[in-house]
Amino acid sequence: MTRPTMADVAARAGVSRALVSLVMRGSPKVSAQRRQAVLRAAEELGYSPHAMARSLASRTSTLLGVMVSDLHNAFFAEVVDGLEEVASDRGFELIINTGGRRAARERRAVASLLSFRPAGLALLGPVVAASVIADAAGSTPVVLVARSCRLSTVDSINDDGRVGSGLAVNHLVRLGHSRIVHFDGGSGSQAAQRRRGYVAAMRAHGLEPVVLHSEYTDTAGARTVARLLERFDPLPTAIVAANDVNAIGAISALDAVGLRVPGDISVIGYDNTSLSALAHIGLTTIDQPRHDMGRLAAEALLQRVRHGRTAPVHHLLRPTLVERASTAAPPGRPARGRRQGGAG
Amino acid sequence: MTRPTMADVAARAGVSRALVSLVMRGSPKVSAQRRQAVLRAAEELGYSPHAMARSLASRTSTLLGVMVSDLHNAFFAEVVDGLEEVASDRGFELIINTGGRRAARERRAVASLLSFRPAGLALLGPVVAASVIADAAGSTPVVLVARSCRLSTVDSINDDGRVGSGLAVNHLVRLGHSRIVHFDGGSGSQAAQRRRGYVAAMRAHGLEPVVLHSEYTDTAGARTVARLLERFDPLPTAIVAANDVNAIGAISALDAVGLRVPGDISVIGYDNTSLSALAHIGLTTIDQPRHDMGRLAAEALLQRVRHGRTAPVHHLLRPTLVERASTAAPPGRPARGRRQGGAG
DNA sequence: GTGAAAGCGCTAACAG
DNA sequence: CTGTTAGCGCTTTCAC
Repeated sequence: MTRPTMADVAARAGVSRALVSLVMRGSPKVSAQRRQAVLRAAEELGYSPHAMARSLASRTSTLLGVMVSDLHNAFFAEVVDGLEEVASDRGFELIINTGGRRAARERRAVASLLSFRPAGLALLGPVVAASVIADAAGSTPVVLVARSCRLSTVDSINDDGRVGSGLAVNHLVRLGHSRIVHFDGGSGSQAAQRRRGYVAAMRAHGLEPVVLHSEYTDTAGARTVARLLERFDPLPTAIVAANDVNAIGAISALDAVGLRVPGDISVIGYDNTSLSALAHIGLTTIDQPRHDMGRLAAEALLQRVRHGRTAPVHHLLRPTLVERASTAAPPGRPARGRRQGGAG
Repeated sequence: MTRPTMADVAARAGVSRALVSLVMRGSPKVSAQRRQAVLRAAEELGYSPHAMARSLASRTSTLLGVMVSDLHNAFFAEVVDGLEEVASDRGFELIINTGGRRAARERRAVASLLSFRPAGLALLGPVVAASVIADAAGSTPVVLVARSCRLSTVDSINDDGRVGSGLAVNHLVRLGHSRIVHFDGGSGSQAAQRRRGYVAAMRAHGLEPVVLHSEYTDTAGARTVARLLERFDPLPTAIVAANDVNAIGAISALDAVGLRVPGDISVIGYDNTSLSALAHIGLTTIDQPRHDMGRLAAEALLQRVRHGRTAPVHHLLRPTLVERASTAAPPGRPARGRRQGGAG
């Protein structure tokens, strides 16, 4: 159960401990012969350097702390995936925590990560006060994902919700729509930006924005459709939904009253969850580059660690439109050649 | 950027370093007065113990290594969530890796985790050879999740796919079905067990099992329905699908030819993904206790670490049936009181 | 190139 | 209860 140490390897190879250390770190100043001997001894003993001892002695760390507000959430899981990819690529490991979107727990989680003196710290969707973030940034590089906070000492990676909604509107306008409504995400995260993006894009096209209050759930999407049916005549020809599940709820409610998507009304989601890719659903939606966000977060950290960057970077990523089968030209108007609609 | 050490705290509080150490570890043999003084000094300096140094000196670890075959997968993300919950509850942190289902990468990932000398190691859905697992188990407690491997030195947590399919069949039989077919998951993970469970349960009821080859995708579900329509007359009254997405594909294909679910045919999924809970879909399905699997994995590790357990434990968890709207009595036969069907 | 010595920040006996 | 003395396993000068 107790693993061999450097001394064991040195003894076995008949060299000093320092030599073993040099070999383990791949130093060029070791004769090929001795290097072989050391490597063989290590191999035979099943030796591998003790990362913590190394870290303590060298005053460096290969640990990146990650505080995830909610791992359960597919969004963050993918961000972590991206983080992990570049981290492991560069020889770093992730030490992960969750904060459950509660400030007190997040504070403890951050403190716990900091106790390992990580090389950097990524905070994914944190809700803690900016002061806590600033504090942490005092002892290690910090990058924020899905949380903006323009402290001069921390980096941040966000996607641009305004751009995303704008893409949705532009796509619909290009298809020939003009009566386009937005089901918003209420007070949910990013909802305000998506709403603003929608309004701005509509105005830019000289169209009248209509925002219906909704939420990030399928039942809310369905309820909002009910309100739509009650109050609007003529009905709009397109809906920019709060997110994918909201869109699914809307589509099923439309379906229930005999309105076809996209034949009678086009619907566009947001998030490009795995849900939207199901052939049965074929939801046109806006994709956030989650994986890239994770990669960029890791890179931001590593730049500070390895290249000593000190000026903050704030990435605002462009979401992209993923066109599937839930959008088409409005009824009575021929499609302008981009696609035919019709579920897969 | 360089954080205060124990010596700084000791100096500031006017005591010895040893005393600070005792206070930090919550030893009872310190006068309340001095404890206060130390705590205050620590607070003022923003001191918190260096976890790695502590670990090195005490020859103990508060790190649990986790090798995830694929974080992208919602199944594992939830298992990690469960692990994290009990780990952080007991003062442990998770250090996470992914292996991408490739043996070579997984081997490196495991080695990297081991270099931190974690208190335990959880392998989620690993594909590495048993020898690698046995090796790892030689230096730290190991628990396997979603991978059985009856080494006498490692624990394992799996769900019982046979039981799950059995639950599905029993549920349908109870509703009055007798022509029940299974769309299987081909060579996918767990598919064989689910198939066996289906066959065994059918036989137990004196019914003829019919397995149609399929896959864990929605398009495969739809294709398999097409085959069903071609070859079976009369049609079966119920389908035990390979998993949730397969079920969704099947339902949409049935829908396309005018067959109602559950009016004409009942469909039951497997996995209870967030998908199935959408009101629009309302899929009756089998739930695997993913979160509990994570909790149990962490607990298995901690039992070995803290209570010195040495005999292996192998948990085989019972999945449960989640009844929603995609199953009902077969056509022409009154429901036997359990539920009415009809989408939410 | 190579070995000896001095820590990294902390814990763990052990005497006072 | 408190301070002293050794390390944990490794890296890092710094002479040889």
